[in-house]
Amino acid sequence: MLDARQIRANPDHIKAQLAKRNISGVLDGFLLLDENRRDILGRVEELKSFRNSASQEVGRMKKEGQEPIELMEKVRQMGQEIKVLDEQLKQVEMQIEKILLNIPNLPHESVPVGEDEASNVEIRRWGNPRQFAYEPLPHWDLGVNLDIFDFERAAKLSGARFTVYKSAGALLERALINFYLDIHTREHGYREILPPFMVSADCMQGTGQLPKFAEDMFKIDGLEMYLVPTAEVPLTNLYREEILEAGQLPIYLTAYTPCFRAEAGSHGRDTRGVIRQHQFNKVELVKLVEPQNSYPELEKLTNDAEKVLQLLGLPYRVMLLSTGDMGFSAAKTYDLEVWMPSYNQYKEISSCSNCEDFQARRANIRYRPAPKAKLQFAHTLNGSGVAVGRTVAALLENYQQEDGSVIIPEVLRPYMGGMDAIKR
RNA sequence: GGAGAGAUGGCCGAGUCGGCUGAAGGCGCUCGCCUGCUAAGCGAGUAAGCGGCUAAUACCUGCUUCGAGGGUUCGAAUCCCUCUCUCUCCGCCA
Repeated sequence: MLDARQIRANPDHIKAQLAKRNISGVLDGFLLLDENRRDILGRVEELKSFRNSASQEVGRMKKEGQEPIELMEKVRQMGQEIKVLDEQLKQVEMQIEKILLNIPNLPHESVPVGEDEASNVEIRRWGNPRQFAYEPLPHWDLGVNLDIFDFERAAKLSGARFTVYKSAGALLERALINFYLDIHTREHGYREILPPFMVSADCMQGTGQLPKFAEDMFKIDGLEMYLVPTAEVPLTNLYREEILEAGQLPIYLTAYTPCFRAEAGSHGRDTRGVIRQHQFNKVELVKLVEPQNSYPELEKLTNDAEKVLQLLGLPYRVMLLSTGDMGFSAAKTYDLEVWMPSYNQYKEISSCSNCEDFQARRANIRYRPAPKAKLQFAHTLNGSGVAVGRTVAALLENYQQEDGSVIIPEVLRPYMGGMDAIKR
C-alpha cells in the first residue's frame, strides 16, 4: 500500500511512477475522496470536541445537584448528527482503502521501464549450457521413462496440473528441500520456520495477494482461509501488527512449504511437465530489514538464491525485471532463470524482490529505529531459494545421459543415500 | 464438539457504585546526577493512529483507540448484545 500522505503531498510524482507500470487514473478518485474525508473529519471532530466538554459540564453540574436538561438535550441531538457524519466518514474511508489496496508498489528508479518481459535486462550469467551430442529430451519424457513422474495417475487423483512423484523422483524432491534449507540456515544465516500452509485473508492482504488476486488462489470452502501460494505469505506475516526494536533487525527467515496456485490466467502455457502446477514445493527466503539497508539486502538475498544453483551446477542467468513484468508488491525484482535444454532457453526458477515498505504498511510491521525515535515501517524482501519442482525438471534435463539415465550432482548424493544416478 | 476463565500501553499488571483514567504501579528504555569501571541508588521523561497549524516525521492543538463490531447514556475500559481469539478441564483424534 502506498502512503496516503505522500500521494496527497506529491500526486504528480506518484502518477508518473504509476504510469511506468501502465497504471493511470486511479489517483484522481483518491484525491477527491481524500479531500472529502478531511472535510467530514473536520466537521465531526468539531462536534465531538463540543460534546466532550459539554458532557464534562453536565457531570459537574449534576454533582452540584443541578439537572441541565437543555444542555443534555442539545448534546443528545448532536449525537445524532455525529452518528450520521461518522457513517459518512466510514463509507468514504472504505472507498479510499479499496483504491489504495488495489494500487501496486512504485518501481525503484533502477528498474527499466517497459511493457512486458521483453524489456527485462540481463544482469549476469553463470555456467555454460551443455552441448548435447543428441537431441536432449524434455523432463516429462525423462521422468516418465524413468518411472519417477506419473502424470496420468495424478490426473486421476486431482486433475490437470498435478504430478505424482515416485521412488527416486520423490526422493529427489525431498533431497532438494533438505539441501536448500541446510544451505540457507547453515551458510546464509536464515532461521528455519515451518509455518501453517493455510492462512487468513488478513495475511493475504498483508502481502498483497488480496484483494486483487483472489482468483489466483485456492480458498478453503466456508472459511476466510487460503492455501498458501508461497511461504512469503506466512513468513512476512509472522510479524504482522508488531513493533520491532531496531536491534532485532535484520530478520532472515526461510521455510519450506508446498505452494498452491489456481493460476487462472495461464491456461495453455507449459501444459506439459512439472513447470506449471497447482501444487509445487518451494523453499522461500524472507527478510525484514531497516529501510536504508534494503537494496544491499536484495543483492545478498539474490546471491543466496544463486548459490544453490551454483552448487547444483545448473547454468542460469539473472534478469532485472522491467516495470511491466514486476509483481504487484515489488519495487524491484530479480528473476533467476535456469537453463532448460529441451526448451533451449532459460526458465524462471526464482524471483527475488524488495517490497520496500509496501507490505509492511499493509501488514503494519513497524520498528523503532532508535530508542525514543518515531516508529517506521520495516522493509520486506522475499525470494525463492529456490522452486523445487522446477529444479527437478532442470536437473533431469541438464544431467540427462544418452541412455536415458540422469546423473545426480555430487552435493545431493548425501541426501539421496549415496545415489549417483537415476536409472531405469 | 461440551463446560468455565480471560483479552488494558514495548512488556507485566491495577482499574472501586459509568464522569476528574490515555489509563495507577512495576519492568524495559532515554536523559541527568552519583560513580575508578560495572552493578546498585537518586531525579526527570517515555503509547499509537488520524486531522489542524507548519518548511518540518519540531512545537502547539483537536479527535480516536483499553480484542472486534453494535447498543444504552449528556458521558462507557467500566453496563447490555454479537463475534473473534487465548487459556483450563472433558470428549474425540494423528
